[in-house]
Amino acid sequence: MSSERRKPYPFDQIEPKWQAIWEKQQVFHAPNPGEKGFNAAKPKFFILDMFPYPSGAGLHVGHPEGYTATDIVARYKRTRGFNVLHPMGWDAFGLPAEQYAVKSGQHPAVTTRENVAKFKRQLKRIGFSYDWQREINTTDPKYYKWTQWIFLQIYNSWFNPETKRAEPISTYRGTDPDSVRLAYVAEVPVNWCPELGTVLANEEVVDGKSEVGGFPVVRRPMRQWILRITAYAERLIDELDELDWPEGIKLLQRNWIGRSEGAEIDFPVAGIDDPGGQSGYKLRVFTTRPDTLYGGTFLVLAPEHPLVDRIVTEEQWPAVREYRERTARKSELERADLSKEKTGVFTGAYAINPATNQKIPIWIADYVLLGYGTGAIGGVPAHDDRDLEFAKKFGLPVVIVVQPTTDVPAIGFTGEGIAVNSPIINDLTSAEAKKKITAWLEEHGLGKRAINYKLRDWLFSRQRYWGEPFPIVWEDGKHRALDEKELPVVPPALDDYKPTGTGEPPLAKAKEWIRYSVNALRETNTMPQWAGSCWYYLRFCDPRNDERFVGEEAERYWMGGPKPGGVDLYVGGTEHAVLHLLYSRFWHKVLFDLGCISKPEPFQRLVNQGIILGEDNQKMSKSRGNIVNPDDVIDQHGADAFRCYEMFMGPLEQMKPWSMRGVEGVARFLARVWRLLMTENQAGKWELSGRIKNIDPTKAQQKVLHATIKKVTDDIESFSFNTAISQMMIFVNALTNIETIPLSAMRTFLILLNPFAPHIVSELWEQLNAKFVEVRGDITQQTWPPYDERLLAEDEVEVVIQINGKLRDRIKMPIVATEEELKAAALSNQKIQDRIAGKTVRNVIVVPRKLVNIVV
RNA sequence: GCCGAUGUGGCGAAAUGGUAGACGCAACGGACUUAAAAUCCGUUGGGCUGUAACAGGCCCGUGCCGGUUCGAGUCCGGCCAUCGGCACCA
Repeated sequence: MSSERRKPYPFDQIEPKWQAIWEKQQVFHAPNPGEKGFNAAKPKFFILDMFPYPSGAGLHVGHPEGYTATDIVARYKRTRGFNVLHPMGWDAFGLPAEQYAVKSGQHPAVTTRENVAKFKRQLKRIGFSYDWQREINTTDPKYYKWTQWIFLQIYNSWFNPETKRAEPISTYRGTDPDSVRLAYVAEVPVNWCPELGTVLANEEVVDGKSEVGGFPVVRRPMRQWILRITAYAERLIDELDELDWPEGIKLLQRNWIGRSEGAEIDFPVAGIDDPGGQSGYKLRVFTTRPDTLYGGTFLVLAPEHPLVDRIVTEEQWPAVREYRERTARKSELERADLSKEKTGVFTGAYAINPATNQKIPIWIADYVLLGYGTGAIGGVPAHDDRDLEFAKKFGLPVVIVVQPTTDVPAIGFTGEGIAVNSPIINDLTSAEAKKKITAWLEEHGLGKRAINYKLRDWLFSRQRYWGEPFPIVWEDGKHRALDEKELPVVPPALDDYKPTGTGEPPLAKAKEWIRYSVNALRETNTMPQWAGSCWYYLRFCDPRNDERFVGEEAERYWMGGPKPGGVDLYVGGTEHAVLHLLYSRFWHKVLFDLGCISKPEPFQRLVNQGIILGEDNQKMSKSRGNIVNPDDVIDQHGADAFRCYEMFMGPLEQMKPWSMRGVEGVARFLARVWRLLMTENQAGKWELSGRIKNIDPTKAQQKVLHATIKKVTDDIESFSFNTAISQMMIFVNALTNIETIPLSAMRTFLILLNPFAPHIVSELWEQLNAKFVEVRGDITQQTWPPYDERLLAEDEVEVVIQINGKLRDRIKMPIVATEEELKAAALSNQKIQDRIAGKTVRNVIVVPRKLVNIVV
């Protein structure tokens, strides 16, 4: 025996052995319709993991948590007779590889290749049943050719508000198609990070600093590509309803999109030189509370509002200009700082409240945002916290128009109540008042019902090297799409990946590459990392197709089914709850509208895994030094123990700490399974135990076996993998130390365990096959066992006797005992008699097979 | 501030409104062993009581307070704590 600690079972030999067999025989390859080996009689099941960004650090134990869960489901579904699509790939564009290139001069493609190889080796070691023939990489020109192609579809479409669908731009009848394209260019204030030399999306900025690196971020206007996701706001909210996602995630998306119903109301601006007359200008405000219109005592415009220039008086101009400049210098963060006092400046102009016909002052203030609603609000200080604060600070009048129905002060009351001081709607509830006043406004041409969304259009360009180039060229200051025949647009090789520092992307350094023709220059921005992950699940259906982004038949098959979403199961972390899932849904809907794909939604069922903490209960991080590497765990305990522990820790969705001791416990369980079937001979070699015999299981063994089949089946269906493993432990404990082990029970058990611990099961199954010839192929060819309810039932059950709900005794009763019999048995029980002596039995509750509760 | 999730032994956790703590870890005791490791068997929420000892008995206990119910970890109302998201969105 070597000095190294002896392995409880030879996982270090059997795991590589079976992984090699699976690979050689391509056991987990799922053929497409029309391909060799495709079985059209089977239903499909598409199980998707969120594919990783292959970082240099390799996997940590958080990655394989969801991957293990999906692998269990994939292996289970195959035994249930499904064609299972279970692919893996790499989301490999992104900033870390580029920053590494800046430091080392090594091309990002090289680093990416190395990192992918590392990730892949690590994943393979865990024994996941991916169809590696479908592996994809977002940085592969054969892949991003189609990312660029999809961008072209988006660019060449517009959202028709009549049909509420994307349509080819050729169907647009207006004069300026560029103004309605789903991909458009605009000069917008962006988050410019001087340190990274790039613009960042809002979501990449945390507390005024870059998410990557933590560098300061400032606002600066730049020309950017933007995708018109807001056109889909309504559908992105409404079509969540039919998806099987956690309600919390749906809510997160709904809140992010932020739908508000209300009204737009026009306030005529009074004449500037003649305040009694009309200037001809109208100010449109958006409000969710049109019922408070009578309480509107002032208007506030966003400082950047275009009408400010027209209406401001000579006298107020210097103050207004000064305020606007001050606002412009503020970062998004400073502007949004809630703790600061309200600021603002009077424009000198007045508007007419269309309900009261009173003249009210027009102010500008930075708490009103240009990007939301109309960029102007009606100040109703009595019933809006912000307006009240503003009115108090600047001494503006406060008029109560909603009476609370409970005993709270009316000033500052923002809830629903009864309308007062509002002639048209007095005494109505807020809901009724909203309807009536909106109808009245519409009737008089003063306003209309309106819906607004918080969602902003998607800033889609990045000043980076390591991303998809846009298939766009510029000529005479105008953009133009390349023909799809010119795809892929491959980025040029560069010696120097450094940001230019001017905001111009690194691609601008490739002087030859950017010169597309004599008159045309290439777009030098690249797409954000989200682009590749927006549609990768579609490519998995048909990853080698050179004619189309996904073959029509393959798409219809794998994305098919009766529900709106095509992927049957999608597992990943909550960190993508909003952005990735929203962006994907948006692209998917565009492609659906254009008739490119068959389903309106990408992901039918979504499950989030919880994060795994270090042994110290802290988030895993390099600085804390508490990162657990799967390789180390597998070296010590094997891949099967690793997989089982990942699932045994607790509910999948929950956050939970890692424990090496816990891994040992699960490893012991697998070793017990091993020794149930195997014994070590004199020479120290493992061989099949003589205890395994082809005999009928006892009644007790039948019972625990069928209880295990039932529990494991139900638990896999409900994603309760931890309790499935518990039940299998109970089964093994029940069979430990018995003299003969029935072969049939063992075979059934191995099929149950296989999705969780496929290597050890494959080996044991092979050992059984070698001795007992009656069977039927490899473990991967078996079908899932059914269970028999009748075998679960006992003749006798323990029945609890309670007095006033408190446990007092337990008795054995035949399972068939009637309520009357149970009642009689309980009341005649000696302990119970002693306790209820001298008391009146007022009621007896009997739950057959469970309990009797005597109320005295 | 608003929205959401979570709160159960020393620890990870189980419990269709019906025996709280399954299963696992740790700890302790025992068997095997020259010994240790491994393995196997057993004990293990807290308090009180009880016996020579074993047994037995009683009370308390699922973040806190209240409610519904014959019966609440589970349902309802109100708090507290932790985590996550949003945050002047009119």
